[in-house]
Amino acid sequence: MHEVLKSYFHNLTKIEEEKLESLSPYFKEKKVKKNEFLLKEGEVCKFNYFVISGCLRLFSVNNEGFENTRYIAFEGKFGTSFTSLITGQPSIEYIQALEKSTLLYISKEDFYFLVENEPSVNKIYRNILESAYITTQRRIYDFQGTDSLERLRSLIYHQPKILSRISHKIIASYLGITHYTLSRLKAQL
Amino acid sequence: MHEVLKSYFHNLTKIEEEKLESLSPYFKEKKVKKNEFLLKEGEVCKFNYFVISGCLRLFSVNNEGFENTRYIAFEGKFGTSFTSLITGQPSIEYIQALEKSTLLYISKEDFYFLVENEPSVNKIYRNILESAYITTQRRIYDFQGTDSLERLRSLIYHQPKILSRISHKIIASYLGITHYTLSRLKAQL
DNA sequence: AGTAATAGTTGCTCTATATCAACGTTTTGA
DNA sequence: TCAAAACGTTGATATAGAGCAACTATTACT
Repeated sequence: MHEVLKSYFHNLTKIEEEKLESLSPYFKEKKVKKNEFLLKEGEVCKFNYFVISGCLRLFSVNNEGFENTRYIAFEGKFGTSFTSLITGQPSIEYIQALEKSTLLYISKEDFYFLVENEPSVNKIYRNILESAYITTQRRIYDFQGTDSLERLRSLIYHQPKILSRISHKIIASYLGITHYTLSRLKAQL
Repeated sequence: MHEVLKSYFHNLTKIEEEKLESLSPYFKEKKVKKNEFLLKEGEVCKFNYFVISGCLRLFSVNNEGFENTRYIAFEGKFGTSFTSLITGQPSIEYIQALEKSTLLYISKEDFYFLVENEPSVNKIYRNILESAYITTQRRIYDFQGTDSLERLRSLIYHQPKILSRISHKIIASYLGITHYTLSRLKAQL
């Protein structure tokens, strides 16, 4: 099993090397180019991706053709459209590599089979969902209660990596503001 | 076991009556008055609540003293500050009954013991987290990409109950707008 | 390496929503 | 049951951020 995924497991659950190796065949490797899409709006999501290197972005396009970024998965994180994966409905969001990336992917069927039958994977899925819960709770309060400058500060505090790696256009779409406004806010930091 | 909780289990997982009855002692009943608090900011959350009748609201107060409502749990739903429950950190949010309510509550320790050791409770927790994921994904896209009127329409579409039961002040705090604006938007519906 | 495309900046103007004030309506609790 | 408090409405005004245009800087493609 790939080292990055191995240490992900070890950080979250007690698991023996043998067991880990038995899970390995479920994950296949895929290399993608910068800007390549892994899922488009309207398609049903069939895979869960784990980022070995590079990063994935989850975003949707609203009625006015405006992109909204919901989540960015850096190396060592799972990233997929869980809403489509869980419900089996067509996705309202896109998955796109923002950099040349190396990924592992596991099919939806295999993943949920392991969630049901492998305590370690159950634990990991639980952790993914719990982490998402905590992050999005803060994100909702940020949208409700604070202005753009505070949201930008909060982003820099919680994910310092984002600003240096991701284009301002995409950061703006994550914060829910235009890139014009982001450009002006940076001057006030 | 209380009928409302029983049917909650039956809807989400296969479970025998005997097993259900063995889980029953973990849940205790509590009656609360309208506006009563079950958790305040700064306290560590120690219980998971299930609403038999009435409803609970989860909200926080920002720097300017403004209330922001994140979630409202009606009858037949679990509601608690999972962020505090999971992390063990003091809560940034309050839990308050919006109506005279009857609740079941289970301690954090018992709940996570059952999550680990009772497949049916594991399944239920997974469903709670997955549902929260799906709801908050939509909520984030709503905040990023759509104006207040559309957010109000989206709320009415997805939770028609809310408008008739909950004060406009609180609905405004859920939508991230002032009650003045909500009052004006209603005229445009 | 050189040119086209994309990303970022900044001034000007516009708009949605906040804020404040004043007032009518409903709810609540002694 | 009735007064006080909380809730809801509406006009006038203020403001954060959007939208547009024109420009510069950076990136990427053959």
